Amino acid sequence: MTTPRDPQERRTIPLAEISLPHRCPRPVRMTVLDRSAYFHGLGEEALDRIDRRMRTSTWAEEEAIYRAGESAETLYVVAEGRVRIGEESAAGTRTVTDILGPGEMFGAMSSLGEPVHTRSATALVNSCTLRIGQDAFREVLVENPEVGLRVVDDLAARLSRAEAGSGGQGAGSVEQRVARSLLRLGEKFGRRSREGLLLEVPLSRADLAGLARSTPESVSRVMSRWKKDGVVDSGRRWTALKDVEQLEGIAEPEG
Amino acid sequence: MTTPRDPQERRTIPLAEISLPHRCPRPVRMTVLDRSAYFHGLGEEALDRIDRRMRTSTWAEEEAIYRAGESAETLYVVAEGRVRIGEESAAGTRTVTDILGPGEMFGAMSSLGEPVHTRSATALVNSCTLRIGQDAFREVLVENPEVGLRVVDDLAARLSRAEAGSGGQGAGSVEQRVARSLLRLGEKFGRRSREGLLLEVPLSRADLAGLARSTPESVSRVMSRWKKDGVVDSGRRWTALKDVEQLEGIAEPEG
DNA sequence: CGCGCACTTGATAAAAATCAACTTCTGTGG
DNA sequence: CCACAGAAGTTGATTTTTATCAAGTGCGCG
Repeated sequence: MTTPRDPQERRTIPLAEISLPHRCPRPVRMTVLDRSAYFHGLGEEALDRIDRRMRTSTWAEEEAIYRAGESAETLYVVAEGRVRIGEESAAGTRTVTDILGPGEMFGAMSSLGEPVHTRSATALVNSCTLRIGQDAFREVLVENPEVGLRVVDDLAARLSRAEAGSGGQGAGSVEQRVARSLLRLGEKFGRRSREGLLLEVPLSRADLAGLARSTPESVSRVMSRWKKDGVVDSGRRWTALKDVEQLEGIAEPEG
Repeated sequence: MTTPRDPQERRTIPLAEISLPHRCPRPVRMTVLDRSAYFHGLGEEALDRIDRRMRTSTWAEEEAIYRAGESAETLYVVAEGRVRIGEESAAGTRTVTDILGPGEMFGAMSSLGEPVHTRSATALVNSCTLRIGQDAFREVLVENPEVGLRVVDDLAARLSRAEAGSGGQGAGSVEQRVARSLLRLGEKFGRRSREGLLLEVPLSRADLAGLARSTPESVSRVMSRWKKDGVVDSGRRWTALKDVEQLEGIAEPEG
């Protein structure tokens, strides 16, 4: 029934986890900051002043970083690992807004603050984050005016994507939404390998369904069809994109 | 079939349009700026310096302010009228991101810029806008640092709403999405009247369908049911919310 | 090597889009 | 001022899509 398979093919979840207990050493933190959208290229001295304002935290797999409804006073940067942003409705159905990797920011993005988080943040794997309070963040904005402009640009770009295109989804068939979700993850976490673009994130059907605003069953059907056609390959919590171009064709309304 | 009606009842589109040709006089512009999220309460002198950097434009009903794909170099503020932000797909189906009124901002929100607009902006009625280029806007940010913080907060709040809640919709039944869209418009454009909360915006079924990510027919069915139950009343391009509480009950997943 | 969880698959039901015909409102021109 | 034409809205029948419910199956960790 499934596609014929090379018996030698690797079948494990392709994500190196960090082990706990763990502390992000300073060089790692600096690299992460320099990789982030807000603090890139500021120079060692400025980065050092920022780094000293931040605190590190480590999180175990599936541990909650914060939950929707809690007061939002802290801005986070992913240092290592993967963080899932989303909401769990009472009935266990979850919607996933995004999955973040090193250098990406989340939490209280504003300088003064939304009063509460509107979504939850959960570590998908053992992860490490940096955090900074809003007061300290405002100090950073004052010391580095260019950061303010970047924050504005970043937020404007995110807003634009959330309202329209692939991130904020909403439009199109389930097939299109799943394709867009996978392509987005591919850009972020894809690693070229013999099997295609391997997504370095332990992505369950439920998570993918949450991203695509669908159900695990519907996603499974779509994936099965694509496996048969050689567009993707996947197993238990891993996914590889074998034919990105075809996926792009599926994702676009007209293409 | 429809609800019994007082023959005397008003049946016209409840929106006073400005007449063209028209120029926003300076007092109107100042009031609008002071009402906007970014420039509120800056004081007369600062507002004056900002006002002098802005240019006014007037737009006829259904005139395009800009279209998706054009380069994005200008930030707009609605001075008078109503502006629809959305996309038209090739097949004429349109999705509507939002409908804006006086004081609300749109266009190139970033200081440096998205290269192109991702959506179109159209005047729903005869309207007047203020505009400012990105260079001039950056000057304003430098002169008024507090504006930068407000921009960040505004964008963060919008992003949060777009990703989750009512603005960015996506979740729930058509009925829920329509209810949320109407409630949102009610907050913005509602005016208490004998008929309930009258939406001061010429809202067609197609526009409402665009907001709720549905179709005119499905929206019409929902509205018919609600009319029968006395929840809303509506006619050709006008809508009144007669029972806001019940609408809120419909909008929420769990009441 | 076996146990359980994630995934798959099938059958059914519900929701909403689509297609199509018809009604009603509005403003425009005779 | 009335009639008429076109736009806007309503309603019905049908199809498509997708969620839901319910068993299986097999992958991969211990």
